[in-house]
Amino acid sequence: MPVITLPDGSQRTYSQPTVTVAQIAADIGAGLAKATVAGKVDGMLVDASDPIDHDARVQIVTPKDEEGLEIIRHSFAHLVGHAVKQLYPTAKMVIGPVIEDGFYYDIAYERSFTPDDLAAIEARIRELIVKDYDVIKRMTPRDEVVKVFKARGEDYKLRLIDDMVGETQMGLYHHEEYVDMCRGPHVPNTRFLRSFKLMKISGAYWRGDSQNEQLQRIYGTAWADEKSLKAYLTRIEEAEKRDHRRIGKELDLFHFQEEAPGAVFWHPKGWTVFQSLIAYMRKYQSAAGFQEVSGPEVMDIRLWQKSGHMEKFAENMFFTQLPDDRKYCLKPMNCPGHVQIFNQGLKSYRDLPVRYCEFGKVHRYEPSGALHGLMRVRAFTQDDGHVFCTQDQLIEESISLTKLILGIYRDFGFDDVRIKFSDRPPKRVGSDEIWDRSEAALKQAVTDAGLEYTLNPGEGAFYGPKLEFVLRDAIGRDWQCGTLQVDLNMPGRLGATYIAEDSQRHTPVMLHRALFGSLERFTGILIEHHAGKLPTWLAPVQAVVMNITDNQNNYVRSVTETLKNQGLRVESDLRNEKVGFKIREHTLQRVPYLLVAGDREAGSNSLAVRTRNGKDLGVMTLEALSAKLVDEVATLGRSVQEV
RNA sequence: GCCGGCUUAGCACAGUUGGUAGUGCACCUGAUUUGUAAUCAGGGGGUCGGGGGUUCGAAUCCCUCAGCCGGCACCA
Repeated sequence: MPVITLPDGSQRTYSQPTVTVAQIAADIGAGLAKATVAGKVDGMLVDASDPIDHDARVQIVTPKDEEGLEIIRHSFAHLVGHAVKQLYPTAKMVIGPVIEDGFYYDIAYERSFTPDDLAAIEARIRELIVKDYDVIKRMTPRDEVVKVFKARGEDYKLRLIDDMVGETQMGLYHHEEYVDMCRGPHVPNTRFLRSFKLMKISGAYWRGDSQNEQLQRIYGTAWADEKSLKAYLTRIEEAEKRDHRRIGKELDLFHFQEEAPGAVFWHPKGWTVFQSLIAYMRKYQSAAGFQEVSGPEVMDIRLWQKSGHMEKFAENMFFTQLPDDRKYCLKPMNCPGHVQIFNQGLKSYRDLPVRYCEFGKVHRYEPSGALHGLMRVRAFTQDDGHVFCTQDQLIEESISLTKLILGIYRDFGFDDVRIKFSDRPPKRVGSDEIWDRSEAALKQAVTDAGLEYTLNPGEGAFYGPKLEFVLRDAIGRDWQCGTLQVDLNMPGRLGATYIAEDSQRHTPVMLHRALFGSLERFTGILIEHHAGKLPTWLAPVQAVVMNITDNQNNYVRSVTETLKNQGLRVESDLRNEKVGFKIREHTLQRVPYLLVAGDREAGSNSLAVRTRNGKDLGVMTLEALSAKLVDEVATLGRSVQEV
């Protein structure tokens, strides 16, 4: 005789031994009963049809709840199964989980699915869901489940069952003739399944391991209603418009071509942005006590053997082939070079910490399928730095570097930064004792700095553990940028020493750090974050001065000259075009300020000012405008509202 | 690297059972001297990603290589 407590505190007592969520909902009201997707019993999600045999707190889950939506998505995965097995009976279903915004189903089939197949599957699903059939759940004993899937040739389901040691029964969900195994819960009826779209097909490895066979994955998105689905599809379209590859082309920032896969050709405008970032960083890290250096791009393989790169990183490296028998490597990292610089001359403990930094261009042979615009390339520039210090200085240096990194992100408007702690990877150099020490030190530093982090097991660099700084952009995507690594291996391998108080040689500790990470990637992130409307201090062209007629040509030229002399990036547009045409073009080019000079302005040493967002700032004197722009650039735009 | 798709003028794209390539924008020339998101008219431009094959004939079909796109795997 269960007593059911509802979220509002009210209680219902049932006289029968068990009751279901569906019955409880029906008792409350017909409307709620109709909307019931599942339930939560003492905080645990259950099917609407699951019997409750004890006193419990019960909550009804509807499509309006986050959990309800997830259940809808999960059930849609089963619908993929239902449709696929009808259309392609020999297909073997693997797993069909919920993911962000939707679901997927991995399937093994004798041939590849085509876009036509995808359309056919979607059409079949639409036919199935409007039947409003009941989804029937049956808890089934293990040996019977095995029998069911054996009979249906579902080899992968059988393999999954093999992994479920100790389970004596499984939930089987019957969708008419189709049967799927799942922990659930699922919708009680397909009437909840309406708003969806199959998005794409792709390959995916069995158990996520590239050593295993490849399955076919069907991705779909699903929502509680049509409006949410539409909103999602619109959101995707908007994100595509922000794509840095597209904007890079539109704004003439950079390009790629076949002869240099994964390497950027920076155009003048893109390089201006890139250089602005470097200029910013030079100032910032010089204030933090870093000295800029520059190491060779190509060095003898012997150095890379000593450093451990040949052993642990060779598959990511470029090599030279030359007539003189010597083999060289293009540097994939800057650290060995910095150690060579440190090694010149004798260092005293009084010299430490030594902080070197470099805008070092590194080459890494990335798998072809990984390349992606500026975000993943084979040649990139790191704002790299290495600190050589004593054991005693390690924690303090790490803390100040952490603060440095977070401060920089704030300047760029990235406030949502997560930290991941990556510990020893399987492929590494150095003893476990050294790894124990370096991991403990890095952990202490991040804790002392008062920061939260999540653990990222086994993802450290081959020479030491690392912190990874992940920032979230305007449309909610995460990007790994900065990193801080403690290295007790490399200095010793490459013979770095200093003379300590005891007048003996000691091996320094080395910290690796990058703030933007890859300048190429960071530029890409900025482009997408701002949808091409880079803040004025970064914009390749900060203002365009345009005439109305030839009459103002000289005035326009002199205004441009004046602003340029203030260090601003300004162009004249004297083309024989209507002003509306020019406004349109430069707006599309995301130029922050559009300055129009007609006879009225020319006569009063002023300009009509308009922003790229279509905001009319009215007529300003040249002097006032110049001061405004100079201030905006100097303060990195923090004093200004959106331009 | 793996699975699938794509590659036609500077850019965005058409090109329907194989019959020797089109549109818009951009570009060039001329006219127009223009007040806040596209002035008008004329003109030039493509060995249809590379290579090979089938065919009387290939942008269209087949093979192969490369690059790109979406995932997977890998990662700054």
